[in-house]
Amino acid sequence: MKIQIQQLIAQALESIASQGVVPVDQIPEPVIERTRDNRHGDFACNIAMVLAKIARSKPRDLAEKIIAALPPSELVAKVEIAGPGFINFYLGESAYHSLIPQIIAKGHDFGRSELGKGKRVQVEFVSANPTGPLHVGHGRGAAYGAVVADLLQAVGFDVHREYYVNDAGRQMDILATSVWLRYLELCDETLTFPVNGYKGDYVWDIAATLHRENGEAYKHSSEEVFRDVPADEPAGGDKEKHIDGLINSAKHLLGDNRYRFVFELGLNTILDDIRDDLSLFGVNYEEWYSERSLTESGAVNRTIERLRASGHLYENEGALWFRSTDFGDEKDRVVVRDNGQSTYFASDIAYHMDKLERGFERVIDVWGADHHGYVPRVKAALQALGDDPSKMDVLLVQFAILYRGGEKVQMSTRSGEFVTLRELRKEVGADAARFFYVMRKCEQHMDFDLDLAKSQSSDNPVYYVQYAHARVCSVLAQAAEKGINIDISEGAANLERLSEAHELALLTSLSRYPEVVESSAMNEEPHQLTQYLRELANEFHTYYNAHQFLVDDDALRDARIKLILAVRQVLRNGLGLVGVSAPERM
RNA sequence: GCCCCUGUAGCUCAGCAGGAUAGAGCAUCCGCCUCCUAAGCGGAAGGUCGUGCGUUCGAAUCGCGCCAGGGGCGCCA
Repeated sequence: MKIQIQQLIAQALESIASQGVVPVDQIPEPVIERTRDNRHGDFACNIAMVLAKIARSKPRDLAEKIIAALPPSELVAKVEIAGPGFINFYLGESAYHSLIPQIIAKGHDFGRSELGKGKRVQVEFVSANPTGPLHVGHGRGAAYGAVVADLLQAVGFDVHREYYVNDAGRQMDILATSVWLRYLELCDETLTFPVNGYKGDYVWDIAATLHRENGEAYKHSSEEVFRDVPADEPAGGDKEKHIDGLINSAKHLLGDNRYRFVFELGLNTILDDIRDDLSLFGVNYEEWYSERSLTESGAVNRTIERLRASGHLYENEGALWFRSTDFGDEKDRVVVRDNGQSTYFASDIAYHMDKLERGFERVIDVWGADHHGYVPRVKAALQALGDDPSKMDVLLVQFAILYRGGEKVQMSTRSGEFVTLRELRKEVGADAARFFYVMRKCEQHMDFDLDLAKSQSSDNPVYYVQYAHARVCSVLAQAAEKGINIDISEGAANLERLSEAHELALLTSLSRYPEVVESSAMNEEPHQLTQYLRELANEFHTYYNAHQFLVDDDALRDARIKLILAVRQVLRNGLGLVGVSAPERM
């Protein structure tokens, strides 16, 4: 609808430009807005005010000329000049009535568009290290990334969802070593667990599997394991050196094959758990991209060579540095450590280079806000490699703080005391969790009220919207019981009977849906959609309370049923995009 | 110290490529089920948009300073 109005204005502008009222080359794209107040009509355009200076005439005079030049349209019932020079459009009721058969005919596709023209977009999100189960912090990134991806797909982008699996590096070695130490404890070895090891119960579980299936095949005495290992922090040593020593012990005592086995067991167990967890959360990927594969395929080395060849690397104190300050970073960064190991950053550059090499026109990374410092250096690297860093967008998601009974839920990753995503799903359900996570702008610090998410009342926005859907279904079931035939093939027949203020308000909201989807997608702001769904549900509930649908007047009843069918369709489509179910009964 | 995010009603938040009287939900108060699910609806009350300048016809929205809260600044991942 908005587009049609925009076209009318554009034509009018062309026409007055050809009359020489304004210079042809200075006509901006006309901006059409929904009016905030329906006394100002349905749409408003401020073009006359914008152009007044250029045309050297008063906004209201200019507006008059534009209106005179407007081509006739069936949509528009009335056009007025208001205030300082707004051009207000009033649509005819028939414009809204004709929307209903459109929505019903398009069904699931109503609101979808081809705006993205099939452009390939990659969305990488969550990508948590597989060193433990996902926690509620990852949940927000998961929900947000998933909805952004779905929205982009809905407006016609070719979307590729990806999880970057950090299956290499020191953290994974720490996990493998933690598992092994727990295993040794299960073999009745006595030892002091390292401060820096992973202490969660899931580590015990993996160790138990190792023990159950392999007996004592991986056993070594703790004395042997801890021999020559530098002291841990509580013993006056350095916790980093201590854990590195233990990793070396593990590699040395177990040998390549057995160490690899423990390592893989840990990795696979956790990764399977993460996959399962996300899938139950309605989050699915086209690809799980292995970091290790970047090293194994030589991509990391290739990247480093390319950087070296283009003169962006230098050596200092035994390490290899990338001169990221040349591209606006605040300091240079190490890509290869003095021990010869490439850094996580080196893999990251290789990964992002690979993304662009795979031909994505746009690459979106959803990161936790704590990673914001990495943005300049990754972009710097892409630039150094001759790629276009503007193809990469990083969406930073702020943390969520859980509240239960009005109290902050304390969490600490270090001690292993965090609320997992799985626990959250169990407590409030996947629907509520998904909806709550995307209800707020991603850069907004979020207070997640567990009690509210659980409450089965209209206070809970998820139930509120779902209930509207269920209510429509209930009315339709009621109609079926009474043997009322709903013939949706009749197009706009009887729809002229919809003239109540509540009905027109609902129709206006329905007409906004495609605009909301487009705006949510293009701005990566799912909260616009949840906000809209709440408004639509509210208008439906109001209508429901004010009018009876299953009335004796056949034509009126038919029109009303068609209207609520359209409402149901839009609620269903919108909830679908958020990843929330649309129950038929509650 | 530097960088990022945030500051709008008692609480949680919308609104921010400048535009017409700043919105919603919760909480508070007053009403509405012999009628399609009251998991619902209506009404009232509630705000110098953190603060000071500036840009302009017009600023919650843009710029700069200041104040307050959160996060980040490793040869960690």
